[in-house]
This record gives sequence, C-alpha cells and structure tokens, in this order.
Amino acid sequence: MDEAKKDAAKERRAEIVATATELFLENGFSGTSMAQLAKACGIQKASFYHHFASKDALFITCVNEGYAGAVQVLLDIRSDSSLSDVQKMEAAIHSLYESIVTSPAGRLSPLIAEVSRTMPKVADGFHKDYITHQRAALKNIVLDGVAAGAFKPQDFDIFHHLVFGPIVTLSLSREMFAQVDDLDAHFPTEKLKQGHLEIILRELGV
Amino acid sequence: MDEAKKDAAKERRAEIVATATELFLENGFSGTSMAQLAKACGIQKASFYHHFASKDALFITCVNEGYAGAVQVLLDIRSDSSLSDVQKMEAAIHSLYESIVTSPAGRLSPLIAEVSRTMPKVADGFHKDYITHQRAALKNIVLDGVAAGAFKPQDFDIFHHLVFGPIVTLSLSREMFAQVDDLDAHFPTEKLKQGHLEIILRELGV
DNA sequence: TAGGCAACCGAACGGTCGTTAGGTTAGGCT
DNA sequence: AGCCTAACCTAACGACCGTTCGGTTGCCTA
Repeated sequence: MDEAKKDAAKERRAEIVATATELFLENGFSGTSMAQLAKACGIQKASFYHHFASKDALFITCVNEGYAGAVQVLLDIRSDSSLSDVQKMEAAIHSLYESIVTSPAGRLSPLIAEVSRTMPKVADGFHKDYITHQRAALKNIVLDGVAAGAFKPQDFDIFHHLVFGPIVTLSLSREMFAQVDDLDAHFPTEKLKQGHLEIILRELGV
Repeated sequence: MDEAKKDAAKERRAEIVATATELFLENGFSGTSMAQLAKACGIQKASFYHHFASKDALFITCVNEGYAGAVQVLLDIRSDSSLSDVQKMEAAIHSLYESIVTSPAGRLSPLIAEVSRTMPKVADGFHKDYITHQRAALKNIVLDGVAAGAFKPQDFDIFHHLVFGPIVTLSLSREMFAQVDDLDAHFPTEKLKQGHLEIILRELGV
C-alpha cells in the first residue's frame, strides 16, 4: 500500500472518529445507535466493522483520541520561559477551562461516567492517561513557583480539589442543562473563570 | 379503600422506588433493564406497570424523591439559633458533602447527565427543584453572616462555583472510578472536605 | 491484464428491549 | 354469598439493537 492511500485511510478513520465523538457527546453512548452513526458518517452500518471491531472499540477510540494531547498544552506552558510563574498559572487555568469546558476532551467526562460500570477499562484509562498527567503537569507549575518563592507551598490533593472541582462541575452543568435554559446566564464561563482564578492566586499567596 | 391498605400500597411503592434507585445508581438508566428491576424487586416485569406508567416515569419518580427534602437540612441549619455564623457555614459544608457525595440525591447527577438529552424535563426539574433551592439556602446563610459582620460580602455566582464545584466533582469522580482503584487514596473525602472548608472560610474573611 | 485486497454494500440474524393483552388471586364491601 | 378491584401473573408482541454473512466495487501491484 502506498503512502497516499495510507493517509487517505487514516483520514477516513479520523473523520469517523470525529463524527462519532460528536454524536456520542450529543446523545450519550447507549443513546447513539450504529444506525445513527452510519447515517451521520454516510456509510452503511456494516462498513464500520472494517474500521472498528465493535461499538465499544469505536467508543474507546473516540475517548482516547479525545483527550490525547490535551495534556501537552500544560507542559508547553510550563516550559515557556517568556512567562512569569504567575502568568504561567493564569495561562494554565485558562487552558484548563478551555480543554475541560469547551473542548471534547473534558466534555467526555459524563460519557465516561455513563459507561464506567460496564467498561471499567475506559474509566481506568481516562484516569491513568489523562487526569493523572494533567494533575502532575499543574503540580509542576506550582512547584516551580514555590521553588522560586512566588507561591506558598501547597497540599496538592486540596489544591487540585480547588482547581479542578469548579471547572469539571461547570462542564458537567453546561452539558446537563444545555437544552433547558439560558446557559450563559446560569453558568457564565468567563466570569466564573475570572473569579476562580483570583481565588486560586490568593491561595497561592500572590 | 381503608387506611391500612393505602399505607401498604404506599410502602410497596416506596420499596420499589428505593430498589430501583439503587439499581439505577449502580448501572445507569439504560444499563438497567426492566427485567433486572423486576428480579431485584421480586415481582414480574408486567407488574411494574400497575405502579408506574413507564420506565421513564419510574426513573423520574426515583430522581424526584431522591432529592426532595435534601434541601431541608440547609434550611434547618440556617434557623438553628444555637450556632454562630461560622458554625453554620461549617455545618452547611458538612451537610453538602454528606448530601452530594454520600447520599443518593447528589449521586444522581451523572444519571441525570446521562438522560438529560432524551428527557430534558428531568434535568430541568433537577435544576429548578434542587440546585436552585440549595444555592438559595446557602446564599441566605452567607447573607446572614454578612449582615452580622462575620463574613465579607460575596459575589454569589463565584462563591457557589467555589463551594459546589469541588463537591460535585468529588462525587462524580468517586462514581466514575468506584471500580477501578483505591478510591479513598485518590479521593479522600474527609481530608478534601477539611481543606475545602478552610479555603471557603478564608474567602469569607473569617 | 490478471490477481489481490481494502472498502463498502444490502440483507438478514439472534437477542434484548420496553410494553401490552389477558387471565388469576386475594381481600374488603354490600 | 356475590361482587369489585388492586395486585400480580404468564406469555407474547413489535421494534430495535449490535453484529455477521456473502457479494460487489475499484484501485494498486506484479
């Protein structure tokens, strides 16, 4: 098989994953049927099974590819020498709101909660491959600041609780109540982010 | 129909709701079949339809009865004249951890997230009948304290974000990862509660 | 140009789902 | 005693699910 064909196949696969992720986010896992997926992708149900062994496998691919790379942003922030410690923290919070509230990666949480009983490996992978690394990346940014005297030392269990808690809950709330009321009136992302950031900086002694 | 019989019927119904709630919490909505429910309740599938019009109706009953009354605790704390403002806040935080992380009411959140697209009325009711009142109850406790000079004035959107965010996320995390690792090592409820409470009190200027 | 192979298709499969039809039982009321 | 009704049963329904089978297409390679 030549390169062009390989690329086309990869692209087709990525296209399916993107469309499927969208549908899963919209209707949940069990709320999304292979028939719907097929229609949305413009192929027949049977054709899925040339790309993925099962519906479960397709879902797992969506989840894994959804959050893969979302950690990189934090790592990049940490190693950006043009930023001060406080600026790094600000950038980190912004990127977390972006990746958890806005992008598919974080919005997958309720989906994973849905299937966590029947597919514990998915929840396990999400924890191991995403949450752990995200927490570690944030922790290192704080540790740098502490070493430099910019931040007060922290208990990281509690610090993570303070940082991730409001963001994840905001994401969940916006997913849950997406169809029932004026979302931005009840859950104004920008305002909450700003207030949240100020609290975090106060806790860090800035 | 006499009273004794009426009570027995109510009790039977409550029994079904309790069993169903348990199963729903364990397996999710679509992960719980009428056959499973029937087996767990010790009756036949068909017999459900004498008590509830449909699986949806049964679920809605479970949800509504799950969080009904969970708000009362906060109202009671506010009107307890033996407590200082700070003690009320401490009691309120404890009760929120209890009702959201431990009791069925709060643990229903992921379930509601699961069905929020297909049954938007459930999510709507959850928001209107539970979240709104819970937020209002907490707000009033803070306002009392502000009026008495015990607390600094607050922006309540942000304050709620700070208070509920970590609690809901902890509940969600514990649900999601219930089967995959040592829960209390990764999500130590008591420790996180204590740290969280201290941050809240600092924000209130205590 | 012949062969191979990935991609895709229509059609059907077995199974499970929520729901319903219709009959039986038990207990209180007249 | 006869009747009514709530509660429950067995059995089956139609719909839909994820999955599989067997065949067709069309590009790539030799």
